[in-house]
Amino acid sequence: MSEKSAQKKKYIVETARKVFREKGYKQVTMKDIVDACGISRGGLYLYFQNTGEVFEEVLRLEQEEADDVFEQNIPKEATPADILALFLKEQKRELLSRECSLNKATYEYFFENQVSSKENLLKRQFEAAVHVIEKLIQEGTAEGEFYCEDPRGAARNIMYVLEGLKIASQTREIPEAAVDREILYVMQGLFLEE
Amino acid sequence: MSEKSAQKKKYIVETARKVFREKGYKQVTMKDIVDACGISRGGLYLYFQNTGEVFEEVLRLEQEEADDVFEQNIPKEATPADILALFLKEQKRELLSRECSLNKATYEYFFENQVSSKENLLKRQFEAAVHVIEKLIQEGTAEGEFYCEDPRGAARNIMYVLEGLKIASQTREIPEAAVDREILYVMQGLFLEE
Amino acid sequence: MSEKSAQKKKYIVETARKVFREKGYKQVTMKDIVDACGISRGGLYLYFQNTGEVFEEVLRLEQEEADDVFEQNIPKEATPADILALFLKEQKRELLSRECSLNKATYEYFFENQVSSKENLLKRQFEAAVHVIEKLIQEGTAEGEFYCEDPRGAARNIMYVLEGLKIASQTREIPEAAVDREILYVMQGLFLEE
Amino acid sequence: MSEKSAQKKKYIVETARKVFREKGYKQVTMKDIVDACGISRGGLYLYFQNTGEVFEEVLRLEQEEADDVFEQNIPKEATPADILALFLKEQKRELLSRECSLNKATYEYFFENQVSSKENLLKRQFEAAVHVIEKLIQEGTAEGEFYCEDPRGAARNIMYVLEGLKIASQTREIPEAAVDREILYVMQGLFLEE
DNA sequence: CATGAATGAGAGTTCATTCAT
DNA sequence: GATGAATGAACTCTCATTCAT
Repeated sequence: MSEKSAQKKKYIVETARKVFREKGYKQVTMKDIVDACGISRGGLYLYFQNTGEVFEEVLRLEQEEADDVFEQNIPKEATPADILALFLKEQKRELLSRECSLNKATYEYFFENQVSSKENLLKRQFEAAVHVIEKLIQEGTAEGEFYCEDPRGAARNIMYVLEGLKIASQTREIPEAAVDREILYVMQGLFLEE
Repeated sequence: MSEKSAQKKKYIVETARKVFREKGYKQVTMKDIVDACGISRGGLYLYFQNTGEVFEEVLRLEQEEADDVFEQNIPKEATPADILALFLKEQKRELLSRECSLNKATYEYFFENQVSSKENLLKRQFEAAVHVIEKLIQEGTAEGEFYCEDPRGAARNIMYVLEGLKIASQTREIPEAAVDREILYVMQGLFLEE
Repeated sequence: MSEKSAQKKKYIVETARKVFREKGYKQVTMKDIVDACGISRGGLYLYFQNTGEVFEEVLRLEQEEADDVFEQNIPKEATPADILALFLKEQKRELLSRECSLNKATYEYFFENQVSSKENLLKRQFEAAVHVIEKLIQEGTAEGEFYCEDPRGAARNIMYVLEGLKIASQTREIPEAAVDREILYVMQGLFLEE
Repeated sequence: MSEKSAQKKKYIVETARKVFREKGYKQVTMKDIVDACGISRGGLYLYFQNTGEVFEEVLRLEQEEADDVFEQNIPKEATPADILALFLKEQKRELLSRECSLNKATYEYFFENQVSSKENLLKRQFEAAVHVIEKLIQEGTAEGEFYCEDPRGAARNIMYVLEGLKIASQTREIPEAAVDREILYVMQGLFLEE
């Protein structure tokens, strides 16, 4: 029953996601997942050999959903600056939602699993985001909304700042104002740079 | 003999440091430290109750040494830009030395130990660094070496980029060139801003 | 399979009982029970979290059996004096069987676990016995077999003497004759009191 | 320095006594005693090889003091009944002072150390007390204060009741009134028995 | 005599993983 | 497929006991 199997697998992944959000990655045991899912120990092993495999699936799911959500929220008449602002706002929301984001778990997972360059999800996501932002800056510059001589450099700078904010928010208390300040700073760099 | 005790404690901390560098924080057990030190199980418990206590001591040691090293390396006739470059170079070295830096262990430790704002070492270090960089930028601007309208904002931006680079280098392979590129980007922002 | 589980739990309890009889309560470790049962360390923890939980179950089992045994042994045509004598004889047997009674373990358990008044098994057992003896004395007095002005006081006196004998037999060698003598003494108090 | 040695030994015993009162016997470790005494680990081992040896000394000390105290408190003109009442009152005080009596520790000690009949302190104390009470009852009977046909039996009965009360008070909550009731009951047996 | 650092055996506990049903 | 009892390795932590100083 491949159909039923796939559904059960999906159910496990979705349930496990909640667990990873709450407890991070390393902390989570097979038992935690089993308990959360209300299935049998052996049942879980039928689909996944260890927490790592579960988490990889969670990551995949997470990414799919994230892509969907972002694209749906872009208004049609949005300018590049609007879209960038929207993106940064979304990132801010995400990085401040400490307890219910997968950030910590994700970092923990990649600490332990030094995934080789090509397949590294984190890297791919980062580069995809850089690419999108670069395009936005280019468009914005073309339209006169932004001024920027090195769109790629600026895009990368923005992404590293976001990454810095993300890890900061996971390892120490960081006020919302601090995040706003940093976002404002990088956005201003795109306007003022007169 | 408090003298001998202190020496042994220091020996444990220094040996444990190597272990934490290699394996991170969560991975390390009391047994790992015991084995690395070549002492008895009970012997370790004489000095530390758990890996957390050992690691806190390691962090303290690390910080002391870091402060010493940096200050010693500043040439007398260095300009603010020289010093900032030196600082960034040191940071680059540190963040690229994956296997033998404490970064991963430190992040793992603070994932688990949500230290309250005031005493959070990471936060204190971050803010201290921001302060130093801000001063350098102010001096550099006064001396005409830099041009910067928001020294504090620039300093923070630099530090968040560094933090982003740090976590990036721990969770995915990051080429030296990428680090250089980011450092160059932020430095240029201080010069060109014409 | 809850059926199988229940059987295994019972097996553990019955095996552990022997261990507690031999070694008392505090002395017994989880490993002792594991070894005696021939099961795995983890296997025991599946059913009980600590020796205390095992012992509580042992006590429960013990009590059930004790109740059964006593009731079955009362002949139909027995007079109150007969029944009381039977009860005392049973108590005597119990308190003299040092090595194979749970007395020591029970005392040790209640030394450590100051169970609140209401749920205290020892107290409940004591009071139940007092009640039974009181009834017997009342019946015996009504039938002219005994003479007693304070049946409840006499019942309590008997039970405290038994308790004293019990602890005495556990902490020092006590000859059978001494027990007989005490039992005789309290029985005579019920007859002679002319 | 035999003089100094003896003093230190005594100091240890007196300090350890407090520890045993609080924690019982089995619970107490050499470390507990060392800490309470403020001496070195090795220092304790110079005088005692294990907690058992310390406790034996504590018992000896306890007994000496008990004898002294009791004899000093007997008024000159006291009748046998007065003295017996005094003795029972003292026993009552002792057995109700749960937390600060050595009873629990003593029972625990004799659970573990099955001392052979002759040297068993508990037995000797019990028999000494029986003897004293017997004498009192005899005197009291001779003087017409008591009526008792079997002074030895009565004395033993009293002592076993006391023993029963003692263990009861250690293993379950026992109200003062219950003790009074039992004491009254045995005393009345000596008077009324008309 | 006295100290207290050091040892190592052993108790408690958890968890990934297997396997008969 | 699915179950969950069972296993045993591994980890944490404590304590009696020793021994160099």
